[in-house]
Amino acid sequence: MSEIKELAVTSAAVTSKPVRVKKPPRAARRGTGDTTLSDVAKLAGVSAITVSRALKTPSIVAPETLARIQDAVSRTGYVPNLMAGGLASNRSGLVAALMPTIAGSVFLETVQALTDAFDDAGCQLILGQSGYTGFREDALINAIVGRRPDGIVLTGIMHSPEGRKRLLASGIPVVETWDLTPTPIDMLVGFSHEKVGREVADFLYSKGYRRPAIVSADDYRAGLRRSGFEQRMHALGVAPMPVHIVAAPTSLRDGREGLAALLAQAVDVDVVFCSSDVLAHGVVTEAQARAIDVPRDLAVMGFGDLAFASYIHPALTTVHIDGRAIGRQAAQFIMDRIEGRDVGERVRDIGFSIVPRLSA
Amino acid sequence: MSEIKELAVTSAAVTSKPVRVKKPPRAARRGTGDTTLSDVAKLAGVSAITVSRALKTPSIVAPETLARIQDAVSRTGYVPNLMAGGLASNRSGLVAALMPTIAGSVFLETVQALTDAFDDAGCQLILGQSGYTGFREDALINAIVGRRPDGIVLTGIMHSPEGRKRLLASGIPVVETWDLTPTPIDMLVGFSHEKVGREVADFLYSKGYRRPAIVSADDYRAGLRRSGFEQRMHALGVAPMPVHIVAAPTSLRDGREGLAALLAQAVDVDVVFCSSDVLAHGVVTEAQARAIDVPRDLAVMGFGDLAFASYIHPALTTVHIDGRAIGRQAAQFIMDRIEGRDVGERVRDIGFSIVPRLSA
DNA sequence: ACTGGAAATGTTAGCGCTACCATTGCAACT
DNA sequence: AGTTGCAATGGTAGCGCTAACATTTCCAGT
Repeated sequence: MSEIKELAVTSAAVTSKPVRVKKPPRAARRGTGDTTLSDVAKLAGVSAITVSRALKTPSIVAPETLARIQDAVSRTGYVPNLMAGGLASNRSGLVAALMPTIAGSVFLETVQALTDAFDDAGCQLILGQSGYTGFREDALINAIVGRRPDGIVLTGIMHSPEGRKRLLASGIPVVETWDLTPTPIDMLVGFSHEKVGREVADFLYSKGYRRPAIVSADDYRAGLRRSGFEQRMHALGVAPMPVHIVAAPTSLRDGREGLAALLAQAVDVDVVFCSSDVLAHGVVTEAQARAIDVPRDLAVMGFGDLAFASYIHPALTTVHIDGRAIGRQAAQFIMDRIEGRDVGERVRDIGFSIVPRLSA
Repeated sequence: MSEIKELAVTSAAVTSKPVRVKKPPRAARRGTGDTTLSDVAKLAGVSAITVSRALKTPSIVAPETLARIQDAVSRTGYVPNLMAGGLASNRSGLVAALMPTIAGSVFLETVQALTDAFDDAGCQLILGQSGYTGFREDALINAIVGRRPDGIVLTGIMHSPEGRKRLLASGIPVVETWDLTPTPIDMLVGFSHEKVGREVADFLYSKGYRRPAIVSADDYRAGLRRSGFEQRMHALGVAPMPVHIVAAPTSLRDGREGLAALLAQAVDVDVVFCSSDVLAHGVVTEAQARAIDVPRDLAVMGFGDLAFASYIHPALTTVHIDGRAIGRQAAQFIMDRIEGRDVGERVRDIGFSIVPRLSA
């Protein structure tokens, strides 16, 4: 197509560039057309590496040189190509966050904290949603590992043995969050869901509730909370309780339908433990619509302590999880690893607290 | 970290590495230690480019060769380095989504739709949050452009002239969403916020409401809706209305406080138009806590039609925006551009619809 | 004057991949 | 036989950057 190599010769002649003739000069592969580091270098009259240093570690460049380079940068509108930089330095500046879903989730605060922390460190977050079924997970992991991120944060993800192996093999720092497993892949920030279940049982029992029911999502961690709750209640001598399971992610609607279903069974219930605040909100709403007084006729307990929990009517009694702290700690773990610092204890139990408000 | 991983590679390398001695052999720069394309190529007995083709365009590789390569890939656990690929092909496979904040936002559905659409196309989403003040925006844009994404989706972002210029100069396809501006940077999917305001005014007026009030976030688009609403109400002969402004992003709490503030002014109000469903939910909640019947004593109108809107009590009358459709169209725009297809009309008005339910 | 060394800058050689062309072999045509 | 066309594969040269050394300059210390 471009056999017009005369043009090249002409332009070369004009500029008197010593043309190295070794072979038929094949059409040069044209780049993006963007300004590059060496364009800036030429303009500033320095070498490429000096520009690189001026941008990464300005302190080691002479002030006068620095000024010339900065001028050249702003005149050309140069924006460094981070892919090239990442390839050369083996540091992508990318951190991946994988979660089941972003929509209406308790993980949002964690993601927010991650973004903030990494932004300050000049890293970008890349987002992956695996869905609750986890069947896209392996493909996702491959796509993520392919980017060679400097760290991976798994939030609320059940991983297949295959995925686990791949992550391990990649050598990338991994932080699992929102759970406490005995065998973390690498690092972990979370809390015990079973313990949450047990403590909620104790709390509600101590408040005099004896006829609990459960409305819960079908996800793994919710199941852990539920079984902790059931076991403790059983140990306390409470009869087996009705359970209504809904598909994750949960919605207000699920909560309403959950209570409706429970009531349709005509069971005698004095408190409902929900696997999320959203679900609890739904239960409260349905109760309200049926003129069932909360908490007098029916108490409701949530999980998550999302922003709205204390502002619905009546204010929701729930379990507080510090999602931002999880995010911050996860970011800290990864930053420490990147900088080669010792991370200390690789498993952090971030704990939780029961927040008594008005609904139970 | 795990330098012992190279055992496998080493055994292969032992065979016969012809050391090219030309100059004082400076210490070779060691790579990541990961398996590379040429490791796989060597194992499969083909050239690197053939492996590349086997992975990208398997149809042009002989079935038998393909099988050998796939075997080598799975034996080595090879995961292509997408940074290197991106650099070489000038296609990063990354798409950036910038938004004010991810937390509890109406944009979540849009982001979800984007992720889904791009996942199918083998692109990852990289997330940037500019905050509502927009003062980190320029730094963010630089960080994003530096990744050379194949596309940028701006959702609900007010951009500075400087940012606009940078985006334009980058040559990257840009889709602005959730608004309709007369001068888009490139492509646009949105709707008219002023028109929303006007139509809501007509709707409420036609239902007989004559004493409206507003609880609104201080963000730009909410302001547009509000002024459309006020102007139309004014044109209909309604007296100037009380307005309560809260900081974005809005919360249930803001809604409650908003109504409280309005009532504290002892003004006579028959309907409150809120700039978000969350705010509206707060207003409804506060009304409930004060035993003000909605809609009999006070009607409430939201915006967004989030998932919970039809399930709160009473069901919220609101303005429906198809966030997923916005995301899908934005993705389509970008994919079309990437593939070099004609995108047709670069501005799409996705419209909106008023959803009458029980609260107004 | 000479050495040592810190500060500033430069040179070279990749990072791991793909674009671009070239080459080979073989069936299908003139 | 000569040519064409196509399918399959390979060689080379970058993409834009930085790591690892190398070099130069200049000034303090002896």
